[in-house]
Parts: sequence; structure tokens; C-alpha cells
Amino acid sequence: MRLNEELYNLSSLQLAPFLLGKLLCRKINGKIIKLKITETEAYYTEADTACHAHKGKTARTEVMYRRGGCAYVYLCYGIHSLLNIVCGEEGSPQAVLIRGVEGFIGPGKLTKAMQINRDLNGENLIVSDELWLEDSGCTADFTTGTRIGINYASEQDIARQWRFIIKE
DNA sequence: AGATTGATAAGG
DNA sequence: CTTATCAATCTT
Repeated sequence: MRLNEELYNLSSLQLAPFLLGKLLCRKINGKIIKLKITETEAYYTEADTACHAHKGKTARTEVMYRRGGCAYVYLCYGIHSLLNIVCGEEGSPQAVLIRGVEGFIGPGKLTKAMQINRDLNGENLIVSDELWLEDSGCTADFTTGTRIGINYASEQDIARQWRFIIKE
């Protein structure tokens, strides 16, 4: 039931709504936990001023330039590890931020609960047995909204409806 | 609403 | 090396 490798070639704009309702899987001390993804955001190439990579490639954003299927875990405000799913083709920085899962609202909360830290940066979600995604079979209804915490982006990018929230 | 937090990246 | 900036969060 693991997500197909080909899905990660989709653009972040297609993948973000697709991931809603899918299962985020993590192995902790041999125990596997699976949580339904309830909220995502899309970050799309260097043209998106809200994307970390919009100024070009750095050591931090290097993972986003890889082929789809990697985890991009970065530290926000020095405190919170945030989990992103890299997608799109190599050289095209795109990622889907996992903003919430069932039971844990808030990107920093869910990474803490699932013990996701920067050790998992660059983890290959297609083959990893530490962190991966599974298809739950359900395709949920969703609503869209503006992204959060990107006031530094251009006005038009702030206005984009690239946040996807699952509907009950 | 305000304080806090520390890695990142840009500038000297 | 030094400073400004933050894809948040907790506390008032």
C-alpha cells in the first residue's frame, strides 16, 4: 500500500491535495504508527517567493532539488522540525509541507509526536523503513486557503490558495 | 497579542 | 565573526 514512486513526480500543487487522508507512517523503537494527514501546503519552485528555494540552491534547500520521494526536514525558528515531502523532477525545487495529521494539529507538534528530526532529512520515502507514506484508499474532500507564516513572500504569492485542509 | 527560540544565510 | 530573519509555539 506504500505510495507509488511515480506519484512523487507530480507537481507539489497536485500532490498536496492528494496526500490528504493518506497515512504518514513512522517506526519508533520497532513500533509502527500511522496517522492520517489532515492538512498540507504546497511550495512550488523558485518562482514561489514563499518557498525556501526561491533564492536558489543552498546547503539547506539542496534536498528540495532532488527527485521526488525524499523527506525535507528543516528546523524552523530554531525549535520546530517541519516535515516536507519533496516531489517533482530533479532540479525543480518543490515540496509539500505536512502541516497537520490526525490528533496533532500544527507542523511542529506532529514532528515531535512522531520523533521526526533532521536526522531524517533526505530520507527516501520510497524505500525507507523508518518513514514512509501509505495509501489509505480514501480520497477526502478538502477546502483550500492561504498559506501560513509567509508574510515575507510577495503579495501575489501570499494570496495563492495553496493550503489544503481536509473536510470532515 | 506578545514573548520566546536558535539554526540559517547574508553581510562586513 | 556578527547580525537579521524567520513554512511556530507557548504563555499572558
